[in-house]
Amino acid sequence: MEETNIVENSLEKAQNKFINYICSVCDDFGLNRFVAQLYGVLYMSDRPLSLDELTERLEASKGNVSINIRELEKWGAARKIWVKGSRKDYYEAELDIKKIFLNKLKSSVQRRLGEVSGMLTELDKAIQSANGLTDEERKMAKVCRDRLKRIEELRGLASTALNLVDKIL
Amino acid sequence: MEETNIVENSLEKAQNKFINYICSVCDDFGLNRFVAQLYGVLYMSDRPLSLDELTERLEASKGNVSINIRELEKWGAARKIWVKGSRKDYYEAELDIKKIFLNKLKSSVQRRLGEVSGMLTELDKAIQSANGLTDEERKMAKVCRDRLKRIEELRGLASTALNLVDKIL
DNA sequence: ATATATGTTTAGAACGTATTAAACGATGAT
DNA sequence: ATCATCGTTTAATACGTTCTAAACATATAT
Repeated sequence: MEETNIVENSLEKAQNKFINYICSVCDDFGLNRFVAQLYGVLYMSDRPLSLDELTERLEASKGNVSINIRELEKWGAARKIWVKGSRKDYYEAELDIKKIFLNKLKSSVQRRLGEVSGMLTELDKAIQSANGLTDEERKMAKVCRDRLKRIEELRGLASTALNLVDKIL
Repeated sequence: MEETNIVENSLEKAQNKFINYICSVCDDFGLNRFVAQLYGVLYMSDRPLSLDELTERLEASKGNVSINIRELEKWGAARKIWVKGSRKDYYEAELDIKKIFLNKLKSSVQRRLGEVSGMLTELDKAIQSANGLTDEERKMAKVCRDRLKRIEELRGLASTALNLVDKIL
């Protein structure tokens, strides 16, 4: 009895340490702390867990778990599992962390880089529709355009780099 | 007069749009919004800007600029420039965005992955020093260990991937 | 030495996000 | 049909972060 309690505690302690770890990783990338905790618990579990179990394990409210587990699903970091004979929802972690990470990176990068070309054409329009520019203003406009162009050029680079990494891993 | 004002406005509008853009990119990665704005202004400027100029352009307090410009320096996203005949500090943006991004990614990933091995040995110690485990507990311990091991294995992958991307870009 | 120009630090206010408790809705069991 | 079980939504609150204004420190010019 005594013995097993000690072990259970140190296991849970190890898990908690890991959950903290995931939290700091997520903090590095500005992701929600509670989402990280959820993932930590799921990642360390040997079986899918229900919303109730997660609520209890993390001592959080049902609502909080409900909202944030969906966030995890959005990233493909957890999935809903049907368990025979229970009408609860169960969740399990995606264990392939690099897959999650790359997906997130890909979608963010692609989306954001896609937005640049719109800004470029808008800027061009603004420049062309204006006449009587001083030299100073003309120079400013040119600089703005060049800087945006720089970013647009990243798009190709980014997608090849990401695809390459994808293949290697 | 009229004309130039219109142009100045649309240029500034284009710049502002870009600044917003940088903000959302930074939000994606959980970085401070004001830091992003600073970078946006510097990136779009054709010359280094002083703390005063930044304060004025962004209508923010001196203190805020002071603190957050150092944050930019930390990431290697801006550098202090000495301007002949002025005792102000001037700052200019690092224009190579992929460089900034990769640096940040590298240091975060390396640091965090380095932390895992410590957790592993700690867990091993906890398991070994405990006796009289039930089968259930033994299984749990094993799962924890395997999951941590998985992450440790990412370290090699990550560094090769990052180095590769480095070379390609 | 004094005044001026500049950057930094700090304590508190303003703000936004995360979290909860409770109401709600939906589904299946009795 | 009624009740019990789950998950979701919502309105209010707690919490942490960011931002400011003012005091401070430092260096330079007069």
